[in-house]
Amino acid sequence: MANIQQVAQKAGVSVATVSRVLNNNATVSPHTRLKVETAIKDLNYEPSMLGRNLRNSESRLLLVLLPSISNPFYSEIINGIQTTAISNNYNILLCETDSNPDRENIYFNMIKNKLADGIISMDPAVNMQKLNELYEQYPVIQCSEYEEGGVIPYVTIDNEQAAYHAVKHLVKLGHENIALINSDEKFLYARQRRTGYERALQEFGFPIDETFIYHTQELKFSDGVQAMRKLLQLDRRPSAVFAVSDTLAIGALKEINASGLHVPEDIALVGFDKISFSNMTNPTLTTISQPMHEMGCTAARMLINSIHGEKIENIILDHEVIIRESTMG
Amino acid sequence: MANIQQVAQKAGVSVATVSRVLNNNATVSPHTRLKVETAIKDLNYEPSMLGRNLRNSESRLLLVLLPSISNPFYSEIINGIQTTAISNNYNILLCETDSNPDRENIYFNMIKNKLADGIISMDPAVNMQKLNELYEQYPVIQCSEYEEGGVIPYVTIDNEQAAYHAVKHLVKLGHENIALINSDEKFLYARQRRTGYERALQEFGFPIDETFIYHTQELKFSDGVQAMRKLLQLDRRPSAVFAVSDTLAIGALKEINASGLHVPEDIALVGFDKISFSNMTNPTLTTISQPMHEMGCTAARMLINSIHGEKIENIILDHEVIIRESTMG
DNA sequence: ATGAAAGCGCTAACAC
DNA sequence: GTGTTAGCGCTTTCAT
Repeated sequence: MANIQQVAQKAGVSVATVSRVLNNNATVSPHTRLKVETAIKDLNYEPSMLGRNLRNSESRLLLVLLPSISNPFYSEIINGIQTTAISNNYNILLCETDSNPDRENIYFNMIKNKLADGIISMDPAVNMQKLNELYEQYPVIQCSEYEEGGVIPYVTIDNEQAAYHAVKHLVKLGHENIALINSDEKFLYARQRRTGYERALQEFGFPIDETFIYHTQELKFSDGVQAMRKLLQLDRRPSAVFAVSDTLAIGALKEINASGLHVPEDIALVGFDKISFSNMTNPTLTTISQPMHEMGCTAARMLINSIHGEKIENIILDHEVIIRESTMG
Repeated sequence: MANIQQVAQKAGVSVATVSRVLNNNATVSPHTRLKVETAIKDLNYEPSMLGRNLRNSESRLLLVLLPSISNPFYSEIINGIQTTAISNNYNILLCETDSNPDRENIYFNMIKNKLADGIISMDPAVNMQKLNELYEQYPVIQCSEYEEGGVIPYVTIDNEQAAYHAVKHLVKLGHENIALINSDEKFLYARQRRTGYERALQEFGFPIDETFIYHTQELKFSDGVQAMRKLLQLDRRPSAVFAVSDTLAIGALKEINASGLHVPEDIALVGFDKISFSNMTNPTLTTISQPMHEMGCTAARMLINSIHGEKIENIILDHEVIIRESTMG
């Protein structure tokens, strides 16, 4: 692959002039510009990002930290990030951490190594101390997950309000015994969604029954199955279940079916996230939709602005209750 | 962030010595090494990959081209690629093309720009002419998808044999009217799986009925629903269906349920890929499993070897029939 | 409008 | 065992 030197030689100009042409610098005569452009075509020249980046000390690469790409929740967010990134001449580097601190370190180092210009973290299990440390020197945005009272700018939804709406929807349908399948409350969103659940119950004068609240370790299908199994063993069976993730809800659905009961006739079911598969189950799943694409776009925009040195404000996006078969009697 | 110069100054040595320490070059005295290491720690120094890469003209970044990350089929492959990449000190850049030629171009240019050292393509819709062109100058591997009679090395499974096994499994269960939900036969794997389907039927003396073969445009859930709807309208209804992807099979399952029929009692169902959701449906889905993780590892190993200038051979991996509820009477 | 030259951070060839 | 220095490909003053 040719370099700028060869192009300059072929065009009979200096490398500076070639660089000016490459960067659409105005101060090049049309005639010279043409000569250079011809040489570029002739040599099939592509500028080396490496040289350019070193000189400009930027890589135009954005890091996206996520626990696992196999979680469909992230797909749409990433799409949004990518759209915004590309239209601003950035590219994204997807970093699966598997919540493994070693991997996390590799990616944090890429920022320090100037191999990436900034980072969007979506990992709930991220090492916040290290992330905060990074934030002191480099652009960092949190997307969906964030630290309460922290300093790193974030974009998210109002998790408490979303859970409140989900439970209110069930109450309006006449349910009084509403169970909650929550994830580990070490996660902020889990605490917030629980608060929303409780607020809805209290508002309608229902007691909060601790036996109706089940905590899973992870958000996997099998966790949902297990949670539902426990709930079905209760003396007083819930007539409705709110699971804080669609994958958990789908596990619960499986277990309800396996026990010979039916959704929504015997038990109504609400999930969270509107993953694509939530529309493929039988019955289809009522769920809370987050504006995932918009969230991704917003996160990318915030990060790019931050790279450009602007001051960034937190952003809370709207959610929506998607009513489908699992709550339609 | 400090640079190598400052470290050298602080340690009272030359930049060359610092570089030697960084690269574990043997010819440094323990005493000097200690001084340098102390300086590195004191200054919180991290070497700039940009400088290093420019000098070595390598980026240690591998590009992975895929149509869409929301397709769960790719998740495990990517995991495999990443595992192998990281253990060889490479990182991967996930590139979603959405089968959009413009995006493809961006990533191809990254290779030419020395921003990445090689590329693994998993995109069935990739522009083969451009990929072949790239292959003339840069390391390229195809994973899962490949060009028949092409020159680019690939790792894949024997799609024909896999389809043959799927259909044979149905025949052994006593099915005679077996339908095929195939994707567009512009894709090589679709043609190969059809051949396998036909070979199995022929081997057992069943005729090939064109009305039993449905082609979908894409591999989406809705395509499966639509395909099954058509098949259910036939005068002679199939007693078993082989869909060339789990997502299609899940769509078919939904439609079968919607029509009041049951799987596997009325219609047996086999999918392809063993995506994680195939175990979450009701009933669970019999499917063909590809060794996705291994395929990813293999692809990465092939690419890295290719970058090191080795000659690469094509590799065919084994598949497996996973028998689950959708074919268990 | 264009060229010469410095320098981004690093490695490696060569000298001592 | 360690230092000096050229140079990877590019952008950007500073001259002219």
